[in-house]
Amino acid sequence: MVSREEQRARVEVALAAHLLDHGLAQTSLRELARAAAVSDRMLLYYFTDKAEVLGCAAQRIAADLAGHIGEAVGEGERLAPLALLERAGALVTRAEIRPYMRLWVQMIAAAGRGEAPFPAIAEAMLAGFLSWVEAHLAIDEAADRQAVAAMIVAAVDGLAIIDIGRGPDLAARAARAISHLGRPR
Amino acid sequence: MVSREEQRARVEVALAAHLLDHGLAQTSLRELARAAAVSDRMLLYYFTDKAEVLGCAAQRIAADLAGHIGEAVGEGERLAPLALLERAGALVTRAEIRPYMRLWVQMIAAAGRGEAPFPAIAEAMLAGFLSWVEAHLAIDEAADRQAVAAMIVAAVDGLAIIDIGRGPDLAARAARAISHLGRPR
DNA sequence: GAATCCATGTAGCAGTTGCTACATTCATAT
DNA sequence: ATATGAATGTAGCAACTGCTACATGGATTC
Repeated sequence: MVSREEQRARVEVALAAHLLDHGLAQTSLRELARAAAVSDRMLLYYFTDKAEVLGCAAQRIAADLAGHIGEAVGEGERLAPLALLERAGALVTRAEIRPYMRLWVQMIAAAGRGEAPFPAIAEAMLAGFLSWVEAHLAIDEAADRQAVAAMIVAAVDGLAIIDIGRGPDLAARAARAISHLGRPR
Repeated sequence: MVSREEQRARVEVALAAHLLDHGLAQTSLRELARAAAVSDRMLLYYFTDKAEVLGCAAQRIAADLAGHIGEAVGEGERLAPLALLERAGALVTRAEIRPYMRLWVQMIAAAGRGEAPFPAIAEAMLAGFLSWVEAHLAIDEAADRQAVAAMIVAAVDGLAIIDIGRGPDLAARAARAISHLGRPR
């Protein structure tokens, strides 16, 4: 026998991997249980209900993603908007990050449909993205900084939409085209 | 009695309105039928299956959206990347367009999950967006133009994600911050 | 007026869903 | 050794899903 806490942790890891692989497509309790190699009965013993199952897995995923993103820009370093956007765009189109972004779009959509527990998760993750960008943005006026940060987050999130709809190649080329944005003509 | 074709058309209109209002959240046949004020039995008489129901409604929605977008930039007019992005951003954050963009994110996510009929619909809609932007982009080299167009589409689509996660205010402010992007410092 | 066919209603089936009641095993504490 | 409680298994319920079989209305055609 293994303690409930240990199992919870192991299951969370397995579910996080499964979600990154398959998205939110196959997320019935029975399918999640199979992915975690436990019975569906046990899933609801480790967690109180399906929302908590998904919530914990999503939280772990968010932490992993935050870890990856944290390495991207040196601490305390601040960049001009387009430079930061370029950096972020290059980051999220990397092969290791792409699955996170694909999943992120599905989570936001689920949040838009009011599907528990995603509204809360999406809000927290988006807040994390926004504050990370704000912290690396060389803009003095706070209101401007927030708005520009939101635009930068929007742009890199949009790359995930291109990725889903047209594949990683165009998304990567679009990310590299960020430097063209500023050029007149 | 009313002809099947007439009913189909009427139902499509009602369903389009329902989808714009409620997103892809309540889309069981019974709920769609109620929204269209017919019996679920009849829905499957007018259309062959659920995928066709949603497909036809989505197609109508796409056409409406294309109509709205068409008015945004004068025919033949071509703009620099940031200028076009600014125009597009202002457009998609307008109150009448916002529901379309919210729904669009949900459709792309459904496509990412392989949920029929959305992969095909999403691909077609995205292709439409991309070619519209390309057609108004003042860039000579075709490869560059395509990549920059993808980046612009990504940016405005991302605004819909901000809208879903944080509400229309921040999304609108982000859109207005596009002009800040180019400024150094 | 009989035949035919399109439009609509009723009822329900088989599969999947989240979740639960109940039984059982196993480890530890006394 | 026995009691207690935690961990796991079995079976199944009630709701909802997409879809269908079957019956009936009502108009049109001959």
